[in-house]
Amino acid sequence: MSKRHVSLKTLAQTLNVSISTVSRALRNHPDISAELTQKVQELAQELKYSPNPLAIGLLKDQSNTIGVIVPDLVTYFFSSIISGIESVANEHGYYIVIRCSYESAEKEKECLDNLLKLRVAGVIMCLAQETQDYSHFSNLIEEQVPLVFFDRVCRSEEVSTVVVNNQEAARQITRHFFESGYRRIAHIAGPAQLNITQERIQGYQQGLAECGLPFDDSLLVHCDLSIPSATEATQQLLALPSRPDAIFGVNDTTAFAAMKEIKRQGLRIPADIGLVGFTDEFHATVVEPTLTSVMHPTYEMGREAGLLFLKQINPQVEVAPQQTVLTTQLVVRESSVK
Amino acid sequence: MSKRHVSLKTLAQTLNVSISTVSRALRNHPDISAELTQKVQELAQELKYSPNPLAIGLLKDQSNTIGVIVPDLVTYFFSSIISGIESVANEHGYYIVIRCSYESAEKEKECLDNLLKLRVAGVIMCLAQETQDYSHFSNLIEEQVPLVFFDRVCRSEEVSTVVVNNQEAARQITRHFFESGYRRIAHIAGPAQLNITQERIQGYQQGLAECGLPFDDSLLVHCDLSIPSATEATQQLLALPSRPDAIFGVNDTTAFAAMKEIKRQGLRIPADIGLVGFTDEFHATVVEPTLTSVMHPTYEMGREAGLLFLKQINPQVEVAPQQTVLTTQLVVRESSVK
DNA sequence: AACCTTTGCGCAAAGGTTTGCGGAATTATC
DNA sequence: GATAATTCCGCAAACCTTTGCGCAAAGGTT
Repeated sequence: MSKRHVSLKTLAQTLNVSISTVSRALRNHPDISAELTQKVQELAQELKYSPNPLAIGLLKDQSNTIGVIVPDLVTYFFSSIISGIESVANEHGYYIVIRCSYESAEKEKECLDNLLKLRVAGVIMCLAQETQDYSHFSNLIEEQVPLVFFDRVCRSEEVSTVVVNNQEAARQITRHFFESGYRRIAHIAGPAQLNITQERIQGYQQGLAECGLPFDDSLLVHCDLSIPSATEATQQLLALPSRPDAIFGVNDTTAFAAMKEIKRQGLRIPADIGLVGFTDEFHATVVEPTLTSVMHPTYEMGREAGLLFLKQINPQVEVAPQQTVLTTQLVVRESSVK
Repeated sequence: MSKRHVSLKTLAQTLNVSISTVSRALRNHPDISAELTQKVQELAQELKYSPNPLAIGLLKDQSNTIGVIVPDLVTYFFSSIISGIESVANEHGYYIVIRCSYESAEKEKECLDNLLKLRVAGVIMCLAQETQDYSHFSNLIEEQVPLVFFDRVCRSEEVSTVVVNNQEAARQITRHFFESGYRRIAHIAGPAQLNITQERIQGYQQGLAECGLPFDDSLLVHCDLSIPSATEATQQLLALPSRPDAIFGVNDTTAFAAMKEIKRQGLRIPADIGLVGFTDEFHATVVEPTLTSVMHPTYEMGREAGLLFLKQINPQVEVAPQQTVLTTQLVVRESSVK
């Protein structure tokens, strides 16, 4: 096995001074003579000394790691958000420890417990879609452990959050469909309890109302964000006696699954069915027809979550939880213009 | 701020026994009476005691975290590998700390240094495409720090690695093109120094030879795996006096970019140009035409990397570096069959 | 020359955990 | 009833770092 790292003790013994002197010299403490300070720093560099974060963490009872919990590690949406978090963390000397809840409430709780046992400085997370009980966050909130939710949020009076303007985006999509001549506009929504689902449904309904279209609840179906589920939802819509002529998917993955199913049934996009997604990943420009989608600033969402987190980490003043709303932008492509 | 966690000291003071007794009781040490052991364990449970990993790490000079360095956090390829690593790590009580090298050799070195400063137990990584000098791994190798490379590897006599059968896969692709009637088969390869590039080129050339086709080096172009670069490579191929009738992309992203450019130039797939990718992400089934691709077992690659790592972490016997080769499978879809 | 200030460094405690060793109290042995 | 063996627990060191305090030597002031 490898021998231990070089420590202050190593430096101190080599130079025949005390550990505390070495510690001070490295931090340029005025108590230490310039001469000795230089000698210490040179030796430290030569021996590649680096302070042991475990010891520092132990002393201060906090580490320089941020726990990150996502429902899914694989999709572009989350990986690009993680990328944003990582970049901010990196810039500020933090490290991110990632765990995946696999959309399970139970696993989410387990991840949270584990990360806290690891003594992370706090947690940045997106709720699992299963999660309906939010009581496991009470401890964190009471003990003021830094906590940030992104995209799927809860208890936002007590916790800082980053979301996008879901309602407005959904409203724009609906109006865009209307303006393109679509009249029976369906929505494949996410799990009902999620804020993103609710807000997008509201925007959808608002858009319908503004366009003078009735809300037909057979045109509103839910899915669990998985591909099979999205496919099934699409089948359900296409099997309606009075078929929709446009579908708004809760995200791009859902829209891609819908696209696949629509084509499989021999229907044409956008002629027979208009289609719009949400996220605007690269593949939206590759599929045929290219997919109209709402540009979700995922990377920025990650960065913003990281920044909100850092605000809580060293509160100069008592900071109140802060709600950031990022704006999206509708990117119109072929799939929604007849 | 939050007060400190409950420690052995807390338990000891509450029960009026010594810290060492509490420590032993929790680990069921025979020196401690059954009665006291039970009392201690009950209190620990009640107070939700969990041992401080920082203290243990300090004592043993190792942590239960694994450093993971990837060139890119966002693409499916890496995020699904990370998912595999995370699942193995999780199963064995480890946590993964992720850093991104952004394909830069300098950043890669920086990530490595930072992770080592963090006192990770070891590192699982994929080389940045820029990296040509492999000397920064010498320290790790000498000091027997657990190290695993996946996909893009180096120094594989000294370091455990996980790769796929790149050469064979490329050979199969080439033969598949030939059997589908394509004769001028081009290859958009990755950066020349990468093992995956070299191996796939070898397989490509082997396949050509087996089919009795000449190797035309104007049909072999390189890209840096970015979308603009892949687009440019495609343009270069399509502009050749004697245009290729088939393109084998080094990965799916490259193939998608090529598909977009081929369509933009008004050429048809697979009639005018056959196309095959490498990775087989979900979107291969969504694009039109659906993309023939090599199924790369990314999640398994992550899991295998994790397992190789764990083998090194507590070497019962002196373990030699181990090379794992995973097998791929060609998935034929519309893009390569006339 | 006596006193005060400054300079430059070390001691020791704290944080949480593990573990070899020692020691008191109980039980077993003759 | 004395000695030996066992049972059960505490002391203290070690891992590494930071920091308040103390202290000696040097310099400065009257």
